[in-house]
Amino acid sequence: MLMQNNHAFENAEKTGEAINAGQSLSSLFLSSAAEPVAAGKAICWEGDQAKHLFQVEEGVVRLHRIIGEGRRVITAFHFAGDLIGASLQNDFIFTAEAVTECKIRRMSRKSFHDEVARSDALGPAYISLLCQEAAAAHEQMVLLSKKNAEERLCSFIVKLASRRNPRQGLVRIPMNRQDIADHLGLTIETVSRTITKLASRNIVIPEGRHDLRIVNLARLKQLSGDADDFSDDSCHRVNLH
Amino acid sequence: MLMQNNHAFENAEKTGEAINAGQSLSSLFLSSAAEPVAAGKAICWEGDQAKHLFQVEEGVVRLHRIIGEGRRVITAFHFAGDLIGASLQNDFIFTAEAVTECKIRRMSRKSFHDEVARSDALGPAYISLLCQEAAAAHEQMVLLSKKNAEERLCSFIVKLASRRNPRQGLVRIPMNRQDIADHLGLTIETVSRTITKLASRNIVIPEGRHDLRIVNLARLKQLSGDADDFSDDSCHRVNLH
DNA sequence: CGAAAACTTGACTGAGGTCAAGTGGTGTGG
DNA sequence: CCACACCACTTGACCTCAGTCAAGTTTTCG
Repeated sequence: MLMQNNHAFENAEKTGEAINAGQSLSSLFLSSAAEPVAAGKAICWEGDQAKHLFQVEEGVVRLHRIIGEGRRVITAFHFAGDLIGASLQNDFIFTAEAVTECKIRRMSRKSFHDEVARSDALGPAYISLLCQEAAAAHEQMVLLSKKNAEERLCSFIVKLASRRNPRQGLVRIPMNRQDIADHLGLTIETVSRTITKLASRNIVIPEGRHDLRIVNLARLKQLSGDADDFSDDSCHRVNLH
Repeated sequence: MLMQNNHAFENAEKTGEAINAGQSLSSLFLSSAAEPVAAGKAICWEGDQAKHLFQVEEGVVRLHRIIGEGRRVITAFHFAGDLIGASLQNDFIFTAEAVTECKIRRMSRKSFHDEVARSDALGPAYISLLCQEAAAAHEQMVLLSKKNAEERLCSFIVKLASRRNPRQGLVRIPMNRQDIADHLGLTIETVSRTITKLASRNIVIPEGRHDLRIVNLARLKQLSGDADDFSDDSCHRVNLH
């Protein structure tokens, strides 16, 4: 399927154009060294001047904001190939931290914009990337606004599963429960309970803390509440008409 | 303050650059006629091919998505001067409807992109607009993820108030309670009750359905939960119950 | 003026949050 | 290799904020 993704958590379906967009922008970062970042370490801080863009060469990164009293919102996760900071103007509006051990490349905002301005291909690629991010943000707003705990978890798992995963049916969950909770607007306990419930219905099987075996992907998609799909309950969309 | 805004619900603080960005893009639409749209009527539909961009010449527009069983999410409101559809690639991912009687200009996506490509100034303006939309989406995710009903309402009112409003202290609320509820991830009853509660504490005074007198803007900002504000409760948080 | 729509208010409910144990896997030092 | 401790996670009991349902009230409009 996809060898490289521009932005974490996009819809699985991408136009060939969009994929190329990410690849061509990523190539700008190849001239800089891949810096190792230990799990849990920050890559940039909310409020700092956004002098650089980053590219995730390897590993998983979380973007978050803290609003008083330790309320943390993880607005996105970024995976290998993704760019961080493309949609910024002046300052970082999020803190980026390594979820796992990472390799990160960086590039100054100025030279990034210079390169984009210089090339005919890069401008549209950049705009395409920003549009994809907007679509992802849109999707997340719907999730946070109207979905219940089960729908949120199922949406999340389906998205993870739609990334290229090594073994069929086994999805890697690189982040811990607290990260998932803060991304889905839930608590750690609710995440835990909901996974347990899905497991008891034999929809997924947890294999250790960081892997999930997907038993019934169709059901998972159905439960993710992205309606307009099979509105009549049972899943015989197959033999209609 | 601002004569024109590019995107609904941005932070009030904008760089001069950003304002110019919106203005220069807006000028592209001047060659097309301003079409009147009656309140409640749709301007474009989710799922349709996004062949046009729109500019709000006059009035207020809501963007929404419906996810099964009549769950509606209003992802944004757009006001005079704002562009609609800038962040789209192929299809509309929202339905746009007039909240009030509107005047709308349109422009084909193709000629919009041609014009942007042709001009040196328009490319950065376009990118700037997309970044502002990203920041707004970010903000909304935080609201939906971590704020309670009162904080949501206060955030909403503060944003409305930060737009240029004719009379000092009197904020126009063009949309109805259901629209507010669907934008803030609440129900109509909770919106109503929360406004009543703010009124009883003499923070705002409702003047009819569509106007609010702001009695205590500082308190309103404080209650909007965007922390990092005055964490030491200087503002007599103490002797209220 | 009457009817319908928009909004408010009240009583009750429930999904998910909070608080508090309990469990299990992992890493470290002996 | 085990013992211990620690941390991430799970589970249970209880609570609360906002949702639901049902009147009631006000505004709008034909």
